[in-house]
Amino acid sequence: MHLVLAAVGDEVEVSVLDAHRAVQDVRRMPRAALPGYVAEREQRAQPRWVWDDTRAWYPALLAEGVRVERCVDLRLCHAILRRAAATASSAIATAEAGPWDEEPPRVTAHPGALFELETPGAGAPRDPVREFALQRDAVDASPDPSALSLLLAAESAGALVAAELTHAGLPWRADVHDALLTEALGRRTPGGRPERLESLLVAMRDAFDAPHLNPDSPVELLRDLRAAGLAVESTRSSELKRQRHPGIAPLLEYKKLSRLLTANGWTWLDTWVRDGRFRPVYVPGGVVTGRWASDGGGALQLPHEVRDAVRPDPGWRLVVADAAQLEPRVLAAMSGDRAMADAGRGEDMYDGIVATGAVRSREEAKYGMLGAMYGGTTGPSARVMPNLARTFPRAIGFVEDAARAGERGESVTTRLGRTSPRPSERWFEQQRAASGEEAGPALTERARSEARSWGRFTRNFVVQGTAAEWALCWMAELRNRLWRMGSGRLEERPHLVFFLHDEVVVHAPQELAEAVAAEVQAAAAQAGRVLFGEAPVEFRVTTAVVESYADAK
DNA sequence: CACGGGTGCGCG
DNA sequence: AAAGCGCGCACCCGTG
Repeated sequence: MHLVLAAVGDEVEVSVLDAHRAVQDVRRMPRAALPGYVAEREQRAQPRWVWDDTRAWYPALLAEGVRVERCVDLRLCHAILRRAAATASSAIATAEAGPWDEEPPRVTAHPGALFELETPGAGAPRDPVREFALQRDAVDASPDPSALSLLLAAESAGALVAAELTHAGLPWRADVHDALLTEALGRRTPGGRPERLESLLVAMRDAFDAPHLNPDSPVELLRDLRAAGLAVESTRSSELKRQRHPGIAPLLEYKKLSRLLTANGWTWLDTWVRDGRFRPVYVPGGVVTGRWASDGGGALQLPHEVRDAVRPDPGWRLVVADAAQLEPRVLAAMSGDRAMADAGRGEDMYDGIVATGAVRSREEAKYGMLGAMYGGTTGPSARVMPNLARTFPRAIGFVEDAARAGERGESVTTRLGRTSPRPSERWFEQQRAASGEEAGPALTERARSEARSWGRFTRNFVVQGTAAEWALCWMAELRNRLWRMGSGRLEERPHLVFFLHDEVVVHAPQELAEAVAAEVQAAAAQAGRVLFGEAPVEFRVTTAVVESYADAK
């Protein structure tokens, strides 16, 4: 059962579709009546709600305590189908760009605001019933409709999860955060640097004999470091670390603390934490590969340093779960590399790779695999590649093929069919120019370099994108399992509060925490089966029940 | 004074 | 200790 929602003036129009996607019934109601209607329909059965944009509909429902099981986010699905190789000849993909291709308005964080994205009069009208039909036509005509259907369902479930994460918020102890900042940075001084930063500044000015040295200005800092006799090309910490000078230690310490202050200091705390919750805005589909991005608050870059401020409510616990070596396992599964799947049989896949004899140490295995998936060409990681290729020919061959396709300017696709963008027109022109008769060596080399660069992107795309699909399936499965573990509103049951590519945090009543950990495991196994069938790859997940996020792993 | 590119660093 | 991929954000700094 599909129920399509459309905003019509102050009212909501609900189109009820039958099994053949024909409109069976249309009804209108005031917006205020929608939560009650949705709750009532959810109670009877779980229809699939079809709407233009989850961000425009779901926060208001959640604010009324209404949770939905399934939806179709037409905006996100449209973006996938428009680019997917499998639907390249569909009406969706071949049409001129239309209202469904418009850049979505930026969501500034006012979580809970009702219909915050409604901008009457902006853009051409969208007809969700028609768009949904076009999308289904595109999927039905594709070579593997079940894969694309799964992708669209997973993407849409992700949109629900993202809204629920913002709604629930990450439990955040401002007092713990404040204490941690004061401990690291010293007391705040009105209008000046915190005490500890100030004393580090004095120390490095003294050591470099540069009384006006300004570490906040890369240009000035570089000039003054050189004047002090240091042969540095930049002010990057990694480069400074290699220098031996008494001023380096305070400078590195200053940079570290300055980063903490500017990125996650008191200003961040005042801006992003309200009523004991950090409510970041997640952006499903925000990354080309299908990973999520975030908008405001830097949720996906939350430093380990401040995670101690993440504490469960009294009587509750955090269940922190991390998919171990997700990307190499995904590569093993999608390439059908039996030897690599076997290496992943144990707790730690890198140890398993060492056991094959292909590499000598866990570190070599780790960096070798990273190099294989990112396209590393130098250093120790590249040195172990021949051995990895011999031991895991299918896995390494798989990413090599993806790289070669990218170098030719072709698209590649993930397991479920998300397709990489093509290089720019400029890129193709450069390649054509370099293959011409009179192309000079400089031009040829630049074109080769650009080709290799795009090849590294497509090489990584297939793995990163498929890992993102696994994570979506994992969360989609998990959110339903968590819902069934309790009763009442979303935030009164075990619920997701954080997501970080291959890691989730669940906030759960203490007595349910261990059961939640088991559901997290079961959901991971289910995600593997959904994506790869009975492929012999185990997706290991580590779980920890903790009272501080900092205590996980 | 606003804006956009570059730098640097946090995360996976 | 490895150097490849994908991001967001704060800040500086040159330009208009």
